Amino acid sequence: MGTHSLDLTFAALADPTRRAILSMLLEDDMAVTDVAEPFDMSLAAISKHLGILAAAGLIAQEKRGRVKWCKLEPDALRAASVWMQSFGQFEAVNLDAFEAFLAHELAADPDAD
Amino acid sequence: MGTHSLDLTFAALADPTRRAILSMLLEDDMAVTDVAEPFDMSLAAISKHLGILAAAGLIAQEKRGRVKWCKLEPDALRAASVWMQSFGQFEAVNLDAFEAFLAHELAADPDAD
DNA sequence: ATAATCGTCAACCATTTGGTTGAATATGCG
DNA sequence: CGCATATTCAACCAAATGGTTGACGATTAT
Repeated sequence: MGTHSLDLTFAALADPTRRAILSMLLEDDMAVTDVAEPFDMSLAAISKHLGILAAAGLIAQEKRGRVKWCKLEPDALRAASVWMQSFGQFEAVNLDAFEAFLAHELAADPDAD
Repeated sequence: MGTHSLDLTFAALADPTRRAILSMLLEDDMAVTDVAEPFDMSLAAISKHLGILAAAGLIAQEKRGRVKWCKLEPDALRAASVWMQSFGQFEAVNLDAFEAFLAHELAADPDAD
């Protein structure tokens, strides 16, 4: 998982409008115009935000007819999540061992934290 | 856990220099000058990066004598992780437990990486 | 006391970011 | 065809970002 894609992912997540868009897309796939509707902002601005989310791999966009549908694409979020879990030391650790450790932790004390 | 602090957290994480600093601090607390040493960048620039990390709550800085020590402060990362969990697709992670695990990994296999 | 070290501050610069507007490009509808 | 709808493009703008350098205050060492 490259440094560059983490740059894009975190930068994309740093904007509240974009996080709100992701939350909206969690409920359903949406057309660009419908994504833009609740925001006090031009359609072009929302289109740019969607482009940034797509470039980061956080959403996918598919054009059907004249409508461009936007859907959540969780892989990039997952990658960022993994980085946060490992603090960038991901390559230094044995992931299988970590997953086993994590499973054990959660099973042993699911209410921890 | 407001929107503003998530802005700061993700924006801070979006820079590879700052993520590298966090990784360094995972191993040990460090003085500002020592944080700066491996980077091809002025001390002032690193000082700014550390200020951004501190403003985001990702690190804490404590001045002892003329040396300012930097230590990891995992709460903000935890908040960002919680936000990601709101997407429902990410396992909850006990960060403290992970740090213990990682310390053990590094102690057992210091040449990894 | 003088000098070296630690770190920040202030001013500056180039680039990026987040927004605007108006024109342009598809696509669908009557 | 002719018009409305969906979306992007291009040019522009203000503000933020990431870096530099040199001066500075505070602390420690000789």
